[in-house]
Amino acid sequence: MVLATPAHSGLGDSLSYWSPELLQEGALVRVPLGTRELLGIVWRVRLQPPDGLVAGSLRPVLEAFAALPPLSANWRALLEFAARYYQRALGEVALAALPPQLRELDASALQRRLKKLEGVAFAGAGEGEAPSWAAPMPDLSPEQAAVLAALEQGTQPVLLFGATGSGKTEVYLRAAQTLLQRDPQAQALVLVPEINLTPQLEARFCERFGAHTVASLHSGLTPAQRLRHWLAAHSGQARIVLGTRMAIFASLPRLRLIVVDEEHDPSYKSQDGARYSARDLAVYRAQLESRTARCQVILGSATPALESWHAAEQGRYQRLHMPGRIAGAVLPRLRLLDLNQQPKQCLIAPPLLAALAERAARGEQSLVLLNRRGYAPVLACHACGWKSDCPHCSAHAVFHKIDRSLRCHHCGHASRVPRACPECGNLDIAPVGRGTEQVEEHLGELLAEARRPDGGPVRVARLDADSTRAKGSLHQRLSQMHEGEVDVLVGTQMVAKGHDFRRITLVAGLNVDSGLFSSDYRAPERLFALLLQAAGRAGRDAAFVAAQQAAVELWVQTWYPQHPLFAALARHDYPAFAAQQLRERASAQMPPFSFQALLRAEARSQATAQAWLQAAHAAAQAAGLPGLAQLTLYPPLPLTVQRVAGVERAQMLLESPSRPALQAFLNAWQPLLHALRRQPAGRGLLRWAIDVDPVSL
DNA sequence: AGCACGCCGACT
DNA sequence: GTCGGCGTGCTC
Repeated sequence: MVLATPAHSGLGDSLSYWSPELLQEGALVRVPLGTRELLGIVWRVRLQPPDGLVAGSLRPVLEAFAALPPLSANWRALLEFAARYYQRALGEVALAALPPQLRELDASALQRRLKKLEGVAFAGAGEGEAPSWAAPMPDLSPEQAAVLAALEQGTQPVLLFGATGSGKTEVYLRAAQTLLQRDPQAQALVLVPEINLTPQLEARFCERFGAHTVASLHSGLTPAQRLRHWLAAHSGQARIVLGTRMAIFASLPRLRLIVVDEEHDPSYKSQDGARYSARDLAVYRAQLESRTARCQVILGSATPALESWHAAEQGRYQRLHMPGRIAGAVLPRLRLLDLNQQPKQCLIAPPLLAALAERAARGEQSLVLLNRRGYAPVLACHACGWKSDCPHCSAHAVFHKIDRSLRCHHCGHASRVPRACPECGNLDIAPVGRGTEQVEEHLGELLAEARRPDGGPVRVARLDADSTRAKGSLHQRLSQMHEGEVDVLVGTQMVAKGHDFRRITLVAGLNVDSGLFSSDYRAPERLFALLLQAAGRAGRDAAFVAAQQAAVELWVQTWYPQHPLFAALARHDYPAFAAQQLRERASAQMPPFSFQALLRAEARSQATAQAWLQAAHAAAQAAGLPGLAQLTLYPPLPLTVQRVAGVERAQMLLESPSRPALQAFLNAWQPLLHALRRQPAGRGLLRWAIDVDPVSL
């Protein structure tokens, strides 16, 4: 029996119970544990109690959820793999994969839910209309048709390398459609990186397949919805399941297709609890399912993760290419703005400003990208050097002018902006640096003289986590954009993702240089992906562009216009960029040419955290753990933001050219780490965790 | 992790 | 005399 017992509880991965009747493996049950009653999953049925336990001493299973079909062997194998690979307790991972409400219901309450569910549509506000295979479908481009034909043949994971606007979504829809028509019970799973992207995808799938066929799984659902959609997937009623990374663990008894859209997106890597990669698990899951029946996995991106690209180069993935945008839509031309040639301290260089005004005057829209929320990243006193630091974190509190607050983006701590410098009383405290609020404000002022075609003033709006906090406000912003009520949209990377604007002809990236020289070796990859994805928002409507005779452009402000990243970006040449990055990674023996894991520690003091990591290292060496010979353990280091909410954080990087060696080592290390916590070295340690295949160091 | 038991300080 | 602080220990 597998229960939600944390690894450090001193209990093994599974506990044994006694049942008078024969249970099915994968069945859900309620069992006693101590004084509590917990939801459990029957993992193995035995006729004899395991070693060390006596039949008479076992506590009984309280009840079985007989109305629910058991979780499949493939599902259980997936969770076993995920728990082992990401170094977490099986019970924790498996139970976290179930809808939380299931834990609160008893068998009869669940049965009532199941009754209610029959014949109900789950996605959106669908009417439960008949399957609409006959719904009008767009014609396929030759590229799309070729990809779909290739998909029929392949047995490997497919990397669908398609330019933004090349019509990848239509490929997913057709692939799902072919599958669903051929096999009346088959199910497809479609993953998207962000919850914001689910509604529009859901709309497209519902339109094609009918709402009663489509279920979604993400953290934005209410507990009741989440249970309903999960049950729909588990029972096979839902043929298509859409969701964020958590949906990779959905129970899908007839899973035959998995799509991971924007597969390069770091959101697929979980950053809390079990730090799994939904993309990597998708590949594993498809392989697992294929043991019983063909299950295809498609990873789609215009800028694949270097790991995926490398796998395709090696022939482990089949690469399918869709280079062209559909219906003649054009790719934007790169315009580099050399900040060395521009007035000092300018937020938006004059030529860019002029270009924005020009577009607005012609009734075209622009997108301005700046990856910093708030008005300014920090307030500073010019007299004494005081800075608006967060009292609980080793980070600046960000100045938000709208409500005159200082807010820490790490711990959420907020305070009023002081009237004068708290250190020296000087009244001259000023914002340093710039955020989206400031860009929005300045653009409003700078474009005050500019006019739209109807003679009205140019309208600037902002789209970031702050402006979309209220429910429905994101949707509102997006529809304002669609209606043409906004001429210039300023925002964080949120604006770059997926939204299908029709009238954008200019995209500008303001503050991109940090991505060129970051200590994080993945920064260039992320920057390239972000800029290309943002550029993809422009020129999507060929007819509009032609009618306007518009020049579709991506402007980038930089101090380093000679940087090779821009040369590849100018040609929209991801393969060249990837090749160059992979050469660097290979020569430095970095992923994907090596495999990494992090041991993270949190404590009240940095010294305690680091001492524990050091002790963990020493314990591994003393025990002579397997794989150690093929491993490099780097010295403990504080995290970039070393203190968050009063907690000091440190980490130790592990690297190996061999994934099996790294895995063998981690598996042997984990019990040592649990034990170490009880010892003097573990005193004062708040938490620790292993992050396998970390995406940010 | 929960949730008990358990043994010492300020309240009715 | 009780309520409740969180230290230690157990859960098939």
